[in-house]
Amino acid sequence: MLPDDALRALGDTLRELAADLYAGAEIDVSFDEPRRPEFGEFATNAAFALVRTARRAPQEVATALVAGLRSRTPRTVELFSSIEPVAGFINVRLAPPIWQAAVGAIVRDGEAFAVGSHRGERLSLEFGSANPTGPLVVVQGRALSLGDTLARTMRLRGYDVFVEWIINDTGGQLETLGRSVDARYRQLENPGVPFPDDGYPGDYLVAIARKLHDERATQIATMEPRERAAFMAQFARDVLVEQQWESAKRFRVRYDLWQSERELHETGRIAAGIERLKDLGLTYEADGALFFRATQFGDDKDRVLVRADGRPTYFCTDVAYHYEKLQRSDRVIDILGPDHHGYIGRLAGLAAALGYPGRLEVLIAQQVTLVRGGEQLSMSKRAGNIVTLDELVDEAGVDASRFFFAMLSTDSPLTFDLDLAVAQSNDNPVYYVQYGHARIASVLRRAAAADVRAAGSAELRSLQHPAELALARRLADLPHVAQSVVDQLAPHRLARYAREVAADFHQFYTECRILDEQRERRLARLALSLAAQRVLAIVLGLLGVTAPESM
RNA sequence: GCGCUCGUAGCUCAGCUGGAUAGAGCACUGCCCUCCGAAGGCAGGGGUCGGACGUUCGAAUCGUCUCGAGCGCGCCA
Repeated sequence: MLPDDALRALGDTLRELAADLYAGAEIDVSFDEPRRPEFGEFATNAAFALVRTARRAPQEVATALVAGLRSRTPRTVELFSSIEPVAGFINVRLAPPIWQAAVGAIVRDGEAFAVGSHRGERLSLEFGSANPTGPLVVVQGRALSLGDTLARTMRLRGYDVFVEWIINDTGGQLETLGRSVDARYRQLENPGVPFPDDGYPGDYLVAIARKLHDERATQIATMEPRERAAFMAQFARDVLVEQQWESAKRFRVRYDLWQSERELHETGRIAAGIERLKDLGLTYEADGALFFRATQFGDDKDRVLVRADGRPTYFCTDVAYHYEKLQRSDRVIDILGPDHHGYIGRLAGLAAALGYPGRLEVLIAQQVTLVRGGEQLSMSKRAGNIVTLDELVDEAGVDASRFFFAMLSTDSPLTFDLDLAVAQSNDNPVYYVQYGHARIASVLRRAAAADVRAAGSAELRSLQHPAELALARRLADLPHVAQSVVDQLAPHRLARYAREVAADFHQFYTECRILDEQRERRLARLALSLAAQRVLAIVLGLLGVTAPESM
């Protein structure tokens, strides 16, 4: 019997009791972890929900419920080492065999212990999407880290996840890109050629110009100016998208689809989205342009879909692409950059307009500030001194970068301390967790191979020490933590949980000997250590961080 | 002016969709290796949860107002 089963049994009985004692009262019984350990491992506030129908004080109700439990289902009560009514709450503690069974299950099932049943729910996740006009920058790294961790956790919990990236390869920015590259190209021969004021200033375009010169010079020489800029834009777009793709891959992020926006136009899918809004009567024409009645859905003004000159707006692409995603998903999630706050309401309104209210959620990956030597690094796209994701990874590594990005709630602006990220000290949370994993690996290496997975339920019975049970409780929590990450779109909980698992292991390790205990206890503690290692490996895996055997 | 996100310990932040005396890390102080990895553990001080009203048996959490911070408000993308 596992912890969840025991709690479910107790909850069911409490629900029945409530109905019997208080004339058909219907309540939801749920257990959560009290803040203070002396209030038990779990507590339910079920009695509070009954005070009105019962016309009794909460504590009186709680006492009656507990008394009822003892007489009605003594077998269920035996699964608990204590069930106490305190100040209206019912505080419970599971009997050690339940926790011991959880340890056994983790050792036996490994990752399957944390896996959720396949539920056929389709989730669409979009993050990182960038203009193909330059390399990925640090804030996109944060979106990649959060998004990929969410995707991995969702897959673990049994959802059908589709991860997509949209390449904004239409519109004025491509034209600007073309002029920028063209200027760099000309500058190769004549450094005096002026660079456009609105051009993309980074050095990376110089490299692309040089590549063009090496590979396509004769072809370019024959081109008309307009054709030439378009050609260069396309060439640069392809190179930059390829680079972005490589950066994401290096960052251990996996996508199912890189969707070209231009392709959406060319295959008529943008038009389909507009037709949908027209059919719904949510558009009108004014000043030669086609408007969407956004104000009907909470926006402060109606939005243009198609300009007077016939060109669709960026918002128009949003309409069409989200319409497509909404049709094929039960839940659509966008992770956007910090300059997209205004989109939360607009996209929610869009989803409602299209007939899918509440199905589209927007997460904002807040700003990232880099700090080195206590000094803030200035980053400005205009000045061209951006820090790219690749540069960050060069310096801090993928592990530290991904962990740091995932550490805080998406809502929270993040200060990334480069010195801390590379520090091999206990200040560094990544190393703290990885050290836990490596430390366990070291113990397991020293143990006799035959002992490592030898513990059965007989041996596991010796797990009684408070530090052992505390660790077991923490490990058993993994499925709930993973599920809450999905439900609340809160990947940072995994980083937090990883620290807690490591901390509980370190404490157990300090207080309990393992290898030089007699057989039964040795096997049990090895099993507990192995379970902790498995859980750490799973969580680090979800975070995209390696779990080293030694360090 | 409008909108979004936030305001919790000296610093950086959690607080699981209202619950019991508000937590963690860092920093600071003091302890713990004849012993499986001290990159570790233990103990201590430190907070009117920005402020005010309201809803509730019960509010850091919900609502209104207010102060403060960041970001956004193009027929740009």
